[in-house]
Amino acid sequence: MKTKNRPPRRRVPPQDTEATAGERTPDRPQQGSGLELAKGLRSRTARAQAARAEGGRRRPGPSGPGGRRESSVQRRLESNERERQRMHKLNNAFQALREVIPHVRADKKLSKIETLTLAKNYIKSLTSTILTMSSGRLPGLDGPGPKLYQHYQQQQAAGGALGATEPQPEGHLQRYSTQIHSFREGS
DNA sequence: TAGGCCATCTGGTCCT
DNA sequence: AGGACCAGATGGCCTA
Repeated sequence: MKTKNRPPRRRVPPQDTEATAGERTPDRPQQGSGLELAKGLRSRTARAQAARAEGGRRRPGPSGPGGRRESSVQRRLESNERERQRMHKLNNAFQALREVIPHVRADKKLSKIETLTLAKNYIKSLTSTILTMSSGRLPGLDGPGPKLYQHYQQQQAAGGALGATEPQPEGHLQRYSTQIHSFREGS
C-alpha cells in the first residue's frame, strides 16, 4: 500500500455541489434489483439510478457564482464513476471471498468486517492443519512442511501479519470455530 | 429509535 | 497529467 509516510489528512467538509453521476450502480443483493425496486424507490442505489435517469441531482451551474467550470465538473463526474467501479470491484472481491469461507447461517450475508475476520482465522486454521499433517508425514524431508513451518514461525515471531496478539497454532481452529458461531448465532 | 452497515461523493495523496 | 487509492462525510436501509 501507499499509506506509509503519509501525513495526516486534512478534514474537508463535504460540498453541496456534488452531482450523482454514472449509471451502473448494482443494487444490494439482499434487496433485490431491477426496475421494480427502482420504481418503488426501495433502495438508495435504485433511487440514485432513477435520479440520474431524470437528470441527476442539483449541481452548480457552470457560470453561476461559485459554480465549477464545465471541464472541472466533467472531470469530477468521471472520477466519481471510476471510484464507483473501483468500489464495485472491491465488493465483488468481498463476495467471492464470502463464497469460499464456510460459515453458519448462509442465508444471511456476512458483513465486510466479518468476512475479513473469518477469512483470516480460516486461513490460520488451515495453515495449522497443514502443518500438523505435513510434520507427521514428512519429518525433516522435502515437501511443503518445513518451509511452511519456517514461514509460520517467522510470522509468529513478527507478531502476526496484522500485528495483533495471536493465539498459538493449535488455537486457530478453535478460534475460527467459535467465531463463526458468535458472528451469526449470538452477537 | 438507535446503532450497524453500506453506497456514494469528494478532495488529498501517491504512482506511473 | 491522469488515474488509482484512501479516508472522511453524508444519508438511507435494516434490525433489534
